[in-house]
Amino acid sequence: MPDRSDLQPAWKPLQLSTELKRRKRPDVIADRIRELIVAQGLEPGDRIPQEWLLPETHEASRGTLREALKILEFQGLTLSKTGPGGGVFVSGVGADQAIRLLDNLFLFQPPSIADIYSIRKVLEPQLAESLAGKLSAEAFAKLQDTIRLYEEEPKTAEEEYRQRLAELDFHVELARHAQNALLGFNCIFLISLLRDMTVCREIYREPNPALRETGLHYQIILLRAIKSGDGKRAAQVMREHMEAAEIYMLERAEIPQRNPIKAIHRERGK
Amino acid sequence: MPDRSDLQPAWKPLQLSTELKRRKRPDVIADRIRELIVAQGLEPGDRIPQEWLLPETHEASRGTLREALKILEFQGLTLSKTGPGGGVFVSGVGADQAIRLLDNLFLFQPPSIADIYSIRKVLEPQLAESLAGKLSAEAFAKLQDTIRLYEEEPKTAEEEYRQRLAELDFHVELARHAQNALLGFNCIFLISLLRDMTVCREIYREPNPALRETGLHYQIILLRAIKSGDGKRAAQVMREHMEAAEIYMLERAEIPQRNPIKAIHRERGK
DNA sequence: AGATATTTGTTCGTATGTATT
DNA sequence: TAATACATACGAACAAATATC
Repeated sequence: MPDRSDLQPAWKPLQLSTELKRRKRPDVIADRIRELIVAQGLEPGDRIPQEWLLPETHEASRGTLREALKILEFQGLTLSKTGPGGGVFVSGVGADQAIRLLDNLFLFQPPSIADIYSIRKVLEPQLAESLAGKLSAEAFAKLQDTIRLYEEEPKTAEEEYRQRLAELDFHVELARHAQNALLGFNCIFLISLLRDMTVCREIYREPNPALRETGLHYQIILLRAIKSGDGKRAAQVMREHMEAAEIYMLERAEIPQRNPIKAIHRERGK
Repeated sequence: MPDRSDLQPAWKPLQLSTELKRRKRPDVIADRIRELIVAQGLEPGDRIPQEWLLPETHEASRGTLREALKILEFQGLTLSKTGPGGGVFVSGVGADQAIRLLDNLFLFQPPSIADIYSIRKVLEPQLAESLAGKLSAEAFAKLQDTIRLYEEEPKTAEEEYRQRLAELDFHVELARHAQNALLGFNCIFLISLLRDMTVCREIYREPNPALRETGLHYQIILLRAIKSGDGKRAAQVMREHMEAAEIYMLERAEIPQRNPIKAIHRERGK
């Protein structure tokens, strides 16, 4: 063991304003850096100046500073790149990333299917309406591709399940193109809740050709309405689609429901 | 139909996720512990068995284990108490806490006032309707108390501002009592966005006796409708309230808007 | 009331790993 | 391959909180 008797006192408790005295140092540093980012108008992709990240700037050790950076990265505000020319960069926060932060929110008091659909019923039509006449050709192509995944009758329960997920993906894809990012985020969040509920997982495994058929039907005329720029009609179609889906889900959910959310081991990397 | 193919993606679909193949040890440990919590059916308030938290259980050092715990705590899933009989406890995640996790989401592409109100206009009435006849006496008392904060005409700009915040608190208080926790969360989230937008902060500072008056008016008849159990009327009143507020905010927001979100230095502690 | 034991929290320095140029 | 710059993990020491005697 090295002799540490000549070492200076581990860290001098630097003066913090009384109000902030109780706050942990990494948190304080993280906030300082975030403040700098906003104040200096840095935007996603910009590199954070090294001076801001120097240990001596904050009178803390490398480890403590690293903690601070970890907080920012966890919040999705920064990302670090290694190697020469690397460093810490400001990063936009993706919807998917943000939703993962909410994984635990409803872990112990999960919303019911009715809860989710009561909101979807009003938001999805609004989304559809707002998209009318605004989708690019590429967006349409992507949506068509998604639909194609469940055009054919499923053979196995697994396939049934995958098709249902693809149906949800259709709605996610729509939401991605929302001008109103807040609306898009909300829709995606609701869908991700549905996806993770085991009740739904079970329901999705059951075959139901009729629903698939009508779902497909709705989505095709929905796309047509959006393409033609008929917002009111798009909203109406989506509303009917949601109502039909809700009725179906509620009927099936009569089956006993167990521990409802499985947001646990979602794959982190790509 | 205009060609919108060059339209900016409303937000980054998923910003170049740097492929994190190798999962970090604290993350792995955090996931293991979370899995244990769910698998063993632990609920908020339960203490996490020490064995799960021992360094040797996970073959890691104390520091690494601490990192794992920090992740869980940051996500709001656990909280720790020091001292004998202390330890790490499972904790429910509060709405406020969850919203803080989303602080950075719209930092660089903030939603507009119109974006927020287009959603509030449909969700708040639904909330009001769902509360009809369901509020306890205590809840009413608390709401009345909040209203009292802006009954009197404000004298200064500061007071004006505080009153506006209290008006928002009124809606938060309503949302807190939602049966549909998801709906409540959504409403609170929207309000917190409003609260943090500097555009709004500026607008809120401007005196507007007429709006205050009508807002007060709406909220009083809203409470009456809720108390009497008249859901339809409550929804209608809320809808009108939202529409009036939106018109006012949009008018005022014509003023140039700058760096819009100030979610930076929010107080962390109680 | 006060000392003590228990349990978690904070920070440090260092050694080693990993990705990029 | 070498150099660069960040990442990960460890172990040690000390601080803070709190129940119990």
